[in-house]
Amino acid sequence: MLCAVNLVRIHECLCDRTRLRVVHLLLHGPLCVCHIQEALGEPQAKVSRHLAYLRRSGMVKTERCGKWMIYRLPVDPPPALGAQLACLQDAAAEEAVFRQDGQRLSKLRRKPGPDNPPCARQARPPRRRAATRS
Amino acid sequence: MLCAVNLVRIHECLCDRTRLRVVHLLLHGPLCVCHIQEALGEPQAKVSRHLAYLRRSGMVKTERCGKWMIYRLPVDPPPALGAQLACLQDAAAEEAVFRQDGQRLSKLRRKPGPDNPPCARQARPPRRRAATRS
DNA sequence: ACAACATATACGCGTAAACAAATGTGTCTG
DNA sequence: CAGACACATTTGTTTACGCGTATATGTTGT
Repeated sequence: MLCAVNLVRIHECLCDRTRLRVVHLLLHGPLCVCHIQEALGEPQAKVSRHLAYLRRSGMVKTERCGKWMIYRLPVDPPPALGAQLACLQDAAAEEAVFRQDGQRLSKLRRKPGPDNPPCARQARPPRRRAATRS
Repeated sequence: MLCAVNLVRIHECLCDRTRLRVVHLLLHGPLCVCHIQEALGEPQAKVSRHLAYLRRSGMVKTERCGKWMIYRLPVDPPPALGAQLACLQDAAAEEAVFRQDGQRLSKLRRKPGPDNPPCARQARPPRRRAATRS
């Protein structure tokens, strides 16, 4: 359950609409749960459950940051996963849902509240592109 | 159920080990059920069920050819699907199962019995590569 | 210690998927 | 038409998934 991400595992992660949207959001960089939740407009428990699924599958990594939990894609994903993420990046441009999610996320990032999760900003470079195919 | 193959649908097709192996075999070109069956070493009913699943999802097309039923990948797949097939092509080189399946298939093709399914040979070019990413 | 926030998990339910075994359907050959 | 072959579908059962609701855990500030 916790080791190498094989092909089947990867597709299991991406075969649910909510998880697909989550992973797509994470392509924009590390995020706390509340941002994911708001960008998707989905109830908290649902998002958390799918995040747990992704974590168990090795698709995402977590790191606590104060009272927030930051989720990120693995920094140096194995080739099979990298290729899938690249595919998702491309495909997201086509389907409207993903564009909307991205826009809602951008708004969240721009709005600096008094008690905002700063974690998403301090972290790793936003990871744009994964391995281009040989 | 029968229209556009969206992302979720594609991943649903590929999130099962058997289906993944089937699709990978079809990357080598159109195949009759018995060849798929033998290359995978899986029982007939199981293979047939998964083929039906793939057909319902629009992932494969069928064509009857005498007493054989030929399964093939769509000739001009939408970009999202094409990208996935390319990913699979690449990833298959890594995991041993796929290599073995391919080898067993090659043997089947070379062995010309007295009553062999000729369909796999007459058909479309074996489709090697799908759309390279922009 | 307590309240408020952020997140995770347990419970119960309905539904879909996967499997094995058996049976059905279509096609060719004699 | 009968039998053999290739394949599909039905049946029954088990297991996994996804959901909403409710509750638990962990963290921060007072």
